[in-house]
Amino acid sequence: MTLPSRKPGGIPAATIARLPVYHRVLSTFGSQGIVTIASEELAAACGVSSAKLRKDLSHLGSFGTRGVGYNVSYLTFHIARELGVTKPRGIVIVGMGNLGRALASYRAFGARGFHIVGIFDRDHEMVGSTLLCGQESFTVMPISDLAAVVAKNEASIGVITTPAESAQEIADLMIEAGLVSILNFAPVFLKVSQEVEVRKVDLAVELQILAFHDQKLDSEPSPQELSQVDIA
Amino acid sequence: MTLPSRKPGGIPAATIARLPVYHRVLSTFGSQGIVTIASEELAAACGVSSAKLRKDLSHLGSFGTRGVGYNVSYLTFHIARELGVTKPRGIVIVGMGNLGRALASYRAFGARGFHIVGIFDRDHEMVGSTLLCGQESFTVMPISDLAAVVAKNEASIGVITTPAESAQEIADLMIEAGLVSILNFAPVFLKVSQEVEVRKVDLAVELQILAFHDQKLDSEPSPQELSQVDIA
DNA sequence: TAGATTGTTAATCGATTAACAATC
DNA sequence: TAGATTGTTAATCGATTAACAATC
Repeated sequence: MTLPSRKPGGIPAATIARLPVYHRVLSTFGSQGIVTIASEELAAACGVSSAKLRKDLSHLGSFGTRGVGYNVSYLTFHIARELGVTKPRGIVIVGMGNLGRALASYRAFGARGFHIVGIFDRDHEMVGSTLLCGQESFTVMPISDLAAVVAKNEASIGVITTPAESAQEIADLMIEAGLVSILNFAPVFLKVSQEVEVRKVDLAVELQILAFHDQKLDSEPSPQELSQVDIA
Repeated sequence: MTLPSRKPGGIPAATIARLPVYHRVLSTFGSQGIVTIASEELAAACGVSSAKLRKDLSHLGSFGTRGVGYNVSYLTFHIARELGVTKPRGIVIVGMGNLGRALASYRAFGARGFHIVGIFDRDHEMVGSTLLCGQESFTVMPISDLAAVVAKNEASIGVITTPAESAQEIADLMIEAGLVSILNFAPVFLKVSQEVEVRKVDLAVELQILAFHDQKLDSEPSPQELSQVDIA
């Protein structure tokens, strides 16, 4: 009881959020034929400090070699393993407005081990129309088909691109259908049970945070010396 | 010198990131005719604790009334003022792939005090084509026009929706054109000078974080009791 | 006055950082 | 061995939380 035992799944949330970035950059290095990389160089490519990178990786295990660095493919594999991206995940998208259609057509979505298994809309006029998504094409389905499609394809993740008013209702239906991970683009806070993980992406919020930055600069004394010197 | 003087622009970054959410929710309440609101209720609608909300607001000043709550329009105004969203901001979008076209057409972008002043693409075949964006329509311009358009319209924010390979180059051009706020959807870390604020939105990263959550549940003991009980 | 709710305090928690011993 | 780089430690920093005095 007094032992300071290491918690089993105790990887900090901040670390988890950075692992996909490390994974992607490592993949790129790997495809360039780079075999070994030092934390300093990898960290620079990821936009973090080397101390932070090493600290993050230390939570997964000890995969580097002192004096040498990390084996790129070995580290890539272990991060992928930790993230669970070894197994492909099915996703459904609800809300076929501009954003929903773009995400359905977005190559980057499918490029990293995710595949769309269904697209949905509440609008009866939209249902039945076909969307070309790269090589595949999808037919917009009615929301009433959601549960069946999720079950049949063992979908993992629900993406909500509806207007704010419908988002909660759709989230409830997704959870009822068995989804426990939701990516929400609607500008509302979704009330869900504890087991469900919701990540919210609010594009207008991102712009407003940048507007705050703009404003601060407007009232600054010398807006003269802006040049490509330091690295943020 | 020994006085613990309050720093002038010392609002924590975590608070800034939440202010747009408070602002939006308050706007909604305002348009519903609600005059006064308590921190408990506002916090619930925003998905934060009331303690956090009050702490955040305390950094802006003292705009509530003890025993009563906050006046909705008064608070909305002061948050807008702090965020700098009172003045409309011009934005440019570079990269007219699926995502870029969607953002250009996305109503929510224009709805909160932002207006698009130009859309650009490197591809000569794309340049000159017209995009219907709600009521307005835009013609895709060549990158060589970027600086002129930014200057003429006093644009504030650059949005990068190019492939990863071109993103750094476009960022450099944006900064050269005078932009100091960039919203980057390309999956690369942009190297920029200190004065420039870059926010990165990586849709694949968001999905991968959710995949991590899925995986944890897969290996859980009882995937039985998932119901709409608690609030995350 | 009694009830309600803010604004602030102090404690806790988690994340970041710098430095360095371990070790290839 | 000498040089390089990891993994870990301990200090610092910032953010969250709970509690409550202030005050409407």
